[in-house]
Amino acid sequence: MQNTHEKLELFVKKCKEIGLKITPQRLAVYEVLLKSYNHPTVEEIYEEVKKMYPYVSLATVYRTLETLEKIGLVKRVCFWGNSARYDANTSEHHHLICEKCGRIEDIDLEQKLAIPENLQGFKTHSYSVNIYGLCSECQSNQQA
Amino acid sequence: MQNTHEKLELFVKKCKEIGLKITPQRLAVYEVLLKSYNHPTVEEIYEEVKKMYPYVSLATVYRTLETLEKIGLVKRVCFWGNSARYDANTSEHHHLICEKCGRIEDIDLEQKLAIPENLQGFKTHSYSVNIYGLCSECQSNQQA
DNA sequence: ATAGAAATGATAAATATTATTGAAAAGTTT
DNA sequence: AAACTTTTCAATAATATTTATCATTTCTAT
Repeated sequence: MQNTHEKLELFVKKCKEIGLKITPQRLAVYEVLLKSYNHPTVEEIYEEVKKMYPYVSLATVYRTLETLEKIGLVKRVCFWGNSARYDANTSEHHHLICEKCGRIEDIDLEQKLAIPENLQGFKTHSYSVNIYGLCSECQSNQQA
Repeated sequence: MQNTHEKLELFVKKCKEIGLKITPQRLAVYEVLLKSYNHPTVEEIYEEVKKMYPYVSLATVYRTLETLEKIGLVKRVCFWGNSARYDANTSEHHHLICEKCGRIEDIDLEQKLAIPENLQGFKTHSYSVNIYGLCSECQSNQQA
């Protein structure tokens, strides 16, 4: 697992390779995502970025996230609710989802699935596991 | 695997149990979903229902799907794009997703994951696997 | 058949996302 | 450093998706 600093360097490197400019807004969006471990929505990322750049536009956040996804630095995830969420953890990992409150946590699974290269005509190349359940907070609330 | 008729009977039974009215619209929405194997969006379901009930309202379709999900007859799935999709297959199964065109197919996996009852404080109770790849059509198109 | 509860349809409102456009910033060449 | 080109930005408008409201209709149990 790389630290934030290394990830930011990788970001700079990738941008230069592809010919994208390294703007403060792009850095800010990526940094917010690196520091968050709860798969924020675009709106949440926007609110966070605004603390540093009050004049940033929501549309810029959308565009930046799209760009970051295109160059493979973030992933768009979509589990429930009506808004897209983003994740800066692009390494192989899975998700733990609370069915009550929607909290999403990353999880590493020891077990691996052996997925055939071909399935129903599909050429496969990756998989992800979503585990559903109740987070500790929601468990306590339910008892009350 | 139950057939459509059995599933509809189950629907009627469940509604009566819970005290939900069995309206033609509800039956139609559920039937459309039972007959479709492509995880349609709300809009697509709406268009299909309209063929039988031209005056049905989109809001009714939304509401009905919410109700059907609440009583456990359909599942809302969300993989890509900005709109929710629904699935009437509530038995344990997984999904095969084409990263190019977005096609989603159900798949049964022989392999099972042994998910611990407790993970990072979560009380787990189910999981689903998404396998990403390229469907046969998109493979052919790519070669051309 | 009727009363009461619940569901529907039409529409408005809210939320989420994308496209457009002109201006500003950064990069290049000289 | 100035002129020119290219890229990005913010603001707005436009579109798409979902939910709420409310008068009217339909369903169900009696």
